Amino acid sequence: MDKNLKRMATMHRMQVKGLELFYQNGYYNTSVDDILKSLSLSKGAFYHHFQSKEDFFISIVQNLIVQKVYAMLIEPVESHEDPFRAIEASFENALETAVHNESDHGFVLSNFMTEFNNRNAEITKYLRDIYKVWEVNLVSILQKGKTDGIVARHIDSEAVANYLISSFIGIRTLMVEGNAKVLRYQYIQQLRSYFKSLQEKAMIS
Amino acid sequence: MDKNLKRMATMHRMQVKGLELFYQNGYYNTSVDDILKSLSLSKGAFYHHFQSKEDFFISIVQNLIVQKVYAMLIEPVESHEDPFRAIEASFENALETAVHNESDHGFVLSNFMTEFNNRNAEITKYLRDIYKVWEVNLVSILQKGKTDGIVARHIDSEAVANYLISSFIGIRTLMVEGNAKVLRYQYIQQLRSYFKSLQEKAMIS
DNA sequence: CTTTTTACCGACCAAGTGGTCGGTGAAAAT
DNA sequence: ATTTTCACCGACCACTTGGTCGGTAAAAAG
Repeated sequence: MDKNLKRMATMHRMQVKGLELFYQNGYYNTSVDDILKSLSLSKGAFYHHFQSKEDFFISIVQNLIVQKVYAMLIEPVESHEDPFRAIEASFENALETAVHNESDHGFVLSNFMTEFNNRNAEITKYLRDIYKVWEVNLVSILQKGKTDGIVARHIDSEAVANYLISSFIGIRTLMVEGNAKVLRYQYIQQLRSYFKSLQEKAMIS
Repeated sequence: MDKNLKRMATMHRMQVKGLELFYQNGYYNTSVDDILKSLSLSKGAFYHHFQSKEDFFISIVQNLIVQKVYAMLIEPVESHEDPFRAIEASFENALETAVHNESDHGFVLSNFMTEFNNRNAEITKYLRDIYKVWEVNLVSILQKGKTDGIVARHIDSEAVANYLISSFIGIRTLMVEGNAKVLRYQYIQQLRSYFKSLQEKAMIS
């Protein structure tokens, strides 16, 4: 069974490096050879493990990106009491990695979504599915917030979820042009202001 | 002078088609030949008018994108009285074109920014400059709103401007995966809610 | 010990890529 | 009427792309 272990290890190395380079340079602008060269592996190794570049990318989405999105954007939000604080904390945390120029995976998602839109329907489908999970998770925690009397009952949870995701993707895009630290600070500040408009007002009626 | 006219006409045709294809397929994923084929022009024509693919793209940015951003996102906002309504109207309008699957140019900007980030510093610079104009314009209309007693004095106009741009870019990215009409409606709804939290409260003190 | 399996190698291929360059013909300048 | 200019042509070039395929060596199975 030693062979199977080696197989897995090599595949994993390829996937990790692949994600790194795809994220940095884009999918279409990163060649299979680029990845192979930086790992000192050969074409033969690549096509022995993966059917095609596309198949390879899909395996990255399903093995790496899904996991990270869950770990950073889904699970931390579920556990919390106050939905506003929970969301704020997870966004702040995700943007912290952005400041250090790492690839937070909410942004990875939006990057690839943009790149594959109108170009590769199958990959787009996989990416959309992950998004959907994020969105559904936000909706359900907002709904819970309503029953707990924290979130105003009249708000449209789906609309809020989409607005939150939008602003996150957007600020992340802006951050690539530099100034990430300031943008993150300003963003969280405005996020709080927005949340205020969604709060159940304990005083009224 | 007939010749000069012809020159301009051909260059313009190339630029318009170039923007269309670059927007659809991405810059790196669109070949010069693709553009030429769909215009029934030759390589010779292209390199007679433009020094390189990069030079060509920069001419598109400066001739087409700048103009559209001004026309859609800058000028309409300046003329208005109430900054909130002004911004809302311009965003709503820009998103309307998105619903019809056309390329609103705020989004074009963010698309290209993402694609060229870390790949082409010069083009990134040109794109960033246009962004900056949009941002500065939003800031100045917000500041004016403060003196007019519409916008709350304590808000950080720059932070608000960036938050607005973020959410716009983000919703625009989400719209590509379909459902554009619903997303637009939800977005405007949440934008209003956010604006409420920025309003000067005439009642208090 | 022999055979089979399999992870990995690297030369090779067809189909592009951005870019060059010597032309051509019609309009403009002389 | 002649020359010059110039918009446009298309064969060509070096290079890169994703992908193939016959091979090798070492581990696993027999």
